[in-house]
Amino acid sequence: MSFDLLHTDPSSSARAGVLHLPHGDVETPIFMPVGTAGTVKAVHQQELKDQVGAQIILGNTYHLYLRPGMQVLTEAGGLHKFTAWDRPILTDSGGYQVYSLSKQRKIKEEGVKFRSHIDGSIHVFTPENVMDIQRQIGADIIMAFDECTPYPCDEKYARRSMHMTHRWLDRCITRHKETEGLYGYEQILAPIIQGSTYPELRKQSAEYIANCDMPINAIGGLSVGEPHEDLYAMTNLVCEILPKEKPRYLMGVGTPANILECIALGIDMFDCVLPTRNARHGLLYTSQGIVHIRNEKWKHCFDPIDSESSATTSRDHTLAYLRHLTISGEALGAMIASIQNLSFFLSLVRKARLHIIDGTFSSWKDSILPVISNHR
RNA sequence: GGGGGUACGCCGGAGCUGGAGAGCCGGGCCAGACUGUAAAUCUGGUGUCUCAGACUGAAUAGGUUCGAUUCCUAUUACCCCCA
Repeated sequence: MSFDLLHTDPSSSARAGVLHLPHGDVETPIFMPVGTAGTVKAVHQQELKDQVGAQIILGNTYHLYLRPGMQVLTEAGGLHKFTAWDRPILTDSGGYQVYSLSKQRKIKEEGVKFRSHIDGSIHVFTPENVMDIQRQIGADIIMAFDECTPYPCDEKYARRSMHMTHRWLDRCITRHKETEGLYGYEQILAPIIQGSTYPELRKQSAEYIANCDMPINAIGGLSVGEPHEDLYAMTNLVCEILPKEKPRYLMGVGTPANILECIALGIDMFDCVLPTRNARHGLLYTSQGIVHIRNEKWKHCFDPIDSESSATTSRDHTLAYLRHLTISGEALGAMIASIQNLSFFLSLVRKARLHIIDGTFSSWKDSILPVISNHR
């Protein structure tokens, strides 16, 4: 595994690079579709490659551990083989579920006890067994076990939680070093910065994570409801501390505008459920702006979903048809909409990369932001 | 042709067998939310108006009554049974 930083934008901190992973190269900046339970919801692997142009996708430790479970995944030979996805995968550690399933869990220094949302059974996740589980899943990039703190979060809690996440990180690193990939390739471990929206904590955490000298550094605990100014301020602050020669991964972000702004601040990797979830709920991101596809105004609109899309389904099908499918609750509606949104996100970062390389990133960003952020 | 039954919101169902409905449950429709996915989910609206309020409203027209969606009469529509 290695990272080549190819270009740096002269008018911002944006960068373009290539991340070399066991299952292939990833051109950065990149957006990674989220495939929590071994599927990017409503999008087939073939479409992810051919229509969307996905280079790397996510999986989730907590969800895959509960279902189908480690026995099935190891019998299958890991998540790549199980899902027949031969490009890179990154698995989240379950740290986000510490936040999103907070009603079902109890945090202790040792780890987190979860009550399964599926059958109510009890499961304990520790930094050590989360590493072991991620070894069994076999992703190219595995995440340290952390606590994603909520927003708002008082300073005292945020500080204690951050320090615990740091101690958990040390345990993750130890376990990661003691073990090795089960399927014949290396897996890299990414540590996660926390510290909520407190600059001092973010600074401390960024320094701690930078000192660990891991090949990828991640920023967590953002995009949990804080104002955009806080997201940008924290991202900017930690990017100035993190080493330039290593990829920076901003977890859980975000909207197209968030992504472009954070690319400008020096972020290389993003993931977010927004394109897929919003697609299933009828919100489309297109080159011409945002579309609420259920809205009556599209009932008789026979324009293409997105004439500039890389996806044939978006160029061949009309808004009126997609509206009909969505309102009728047809599965194909979710599929076409998800492909549209993911294609848009992937195309957005691809264009950002080209503009970073030819030195026109900032002006390009400022010119398209109003178009893609407004309603069509 | 004869007998019986039922009619209220965009649709279906429930409830009221004289005592305050713009009003119960579903669905549809309209709009909004969603950021390392307990999410093909959730929230709100859905008679009219000059909209912090007011008005009209239980198939249609009458009647009884202090008071009618509820009881009576006629008409209309639909459903069932018999010819």
